[in-house]
Amino acid sequence: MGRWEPGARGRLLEAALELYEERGFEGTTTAEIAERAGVTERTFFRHFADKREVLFDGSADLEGTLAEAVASAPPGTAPLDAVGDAFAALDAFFEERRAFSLRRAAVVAAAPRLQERELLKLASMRDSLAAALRGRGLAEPAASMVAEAGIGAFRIGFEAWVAAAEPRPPLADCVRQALDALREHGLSGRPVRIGTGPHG
Amino acid sequence: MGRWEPGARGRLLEAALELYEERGFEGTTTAEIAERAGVTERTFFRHFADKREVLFDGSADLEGTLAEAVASAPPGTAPLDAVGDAFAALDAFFEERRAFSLRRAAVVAAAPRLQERELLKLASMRDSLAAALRGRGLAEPAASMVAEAGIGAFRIGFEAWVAAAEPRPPLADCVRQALDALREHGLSGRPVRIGTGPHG
DNA sequence: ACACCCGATGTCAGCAACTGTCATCGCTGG
DNA sequence: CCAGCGATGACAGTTGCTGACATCGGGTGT
Repeated sequence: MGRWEPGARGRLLEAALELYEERGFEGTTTAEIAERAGVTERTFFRHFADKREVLFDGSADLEGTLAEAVASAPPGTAPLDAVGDAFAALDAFFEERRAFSLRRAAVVAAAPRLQERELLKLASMRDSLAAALRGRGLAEPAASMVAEAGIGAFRIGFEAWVAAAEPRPPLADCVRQALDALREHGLSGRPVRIGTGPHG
Repeated sequence: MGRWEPGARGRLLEAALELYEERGFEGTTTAEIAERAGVTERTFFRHFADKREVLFDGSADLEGTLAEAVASAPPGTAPLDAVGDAFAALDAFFEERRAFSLRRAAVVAAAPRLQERELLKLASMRDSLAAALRGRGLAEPAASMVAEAGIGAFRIGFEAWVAAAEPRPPLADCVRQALDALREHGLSGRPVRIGTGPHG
């Protein structure tokens, strides 16, 4: 690839983000993105599966990092604690891309179709989180259920992080606050039933 | 509207469901759906916002029913219990549409784009559930967090319900099993911290 | 130096999901 | 009988996205 001109992929990403900010996601066409990046529309689709995918590049990394962090928690750690601690491992991820993450969050918040794609990303994270928990010996449906709660806390915590004024607290703290809220308010009430119990 | 011929909307819905079953969601075009229903493609889009929306007709009802059930729980009920009990109110909903619900679930399970739309429906239910919990006096982020857990349990429970052999247990039982799993496995570990606590 | 290969890109044709616009049809109330 | 109105038909146009094939430029082996 010769000398280092930014590379089509990077230029496409920056062009798309700028245009989504300027005209909104629905207001920009893939042709415009390609033009600003100095390539053809066809090349856009060679690098990104669709118009939304531009903003979901690092999500596989994010997912992998989370799963590894859960898998490597000290044995014996309670599931929800393992999940809560794992989010500390994601601080670095968002700290490195702080500026991008915030621009991206604003664009996604303004476009329903991007929010929908974000839900898919969260569902994917939830699935690999559940798999990591099963790897720790947690059975179903507990693994899936703890994963749901964990990803839910991540979503709520991330929103709080984005909305927070500078200096922003660590993302992991925002997430932990959501998890603590569940512990404080969610669980009181009826005693836990062991086993399935009779239905009807 | 004259005498009772099934009505374009109903014919479109049945035509779409049949075709999605026969050829898969991606394998059928809106033109084919319209043709089978005996109307033009344009009419399809007058009744449904897009190709996926056909299968998400009753979701507003579902959401409303859930929110009402939570709102009308006896005062003093623990949040997660109020949510668990509310799902009993949805039994009637799925019992009335049992056949449709199962056909629909199979089609959705086979089509990624429909699963994505399903996530949007769940997110919408989650938001109105959180609103109902705030209406009961629960503060943020607890309301959102309990709503996440509740909808997560609904998703897991619904999948179990669909996968179950006849005679199917009540849906509410499947959901409750997921909630109980969270209570049993999720919460042990560190004591609950009150307030944000120091970070670092 | 030369032929070769290969990955990235350009070019072009085409399908399918939608959308805007206007004409039409059938019923319903006055 | 007509005026109005809601539902539909007809049709053209935009946009996202795909397949197929040509091209280009740089690195490789001989």
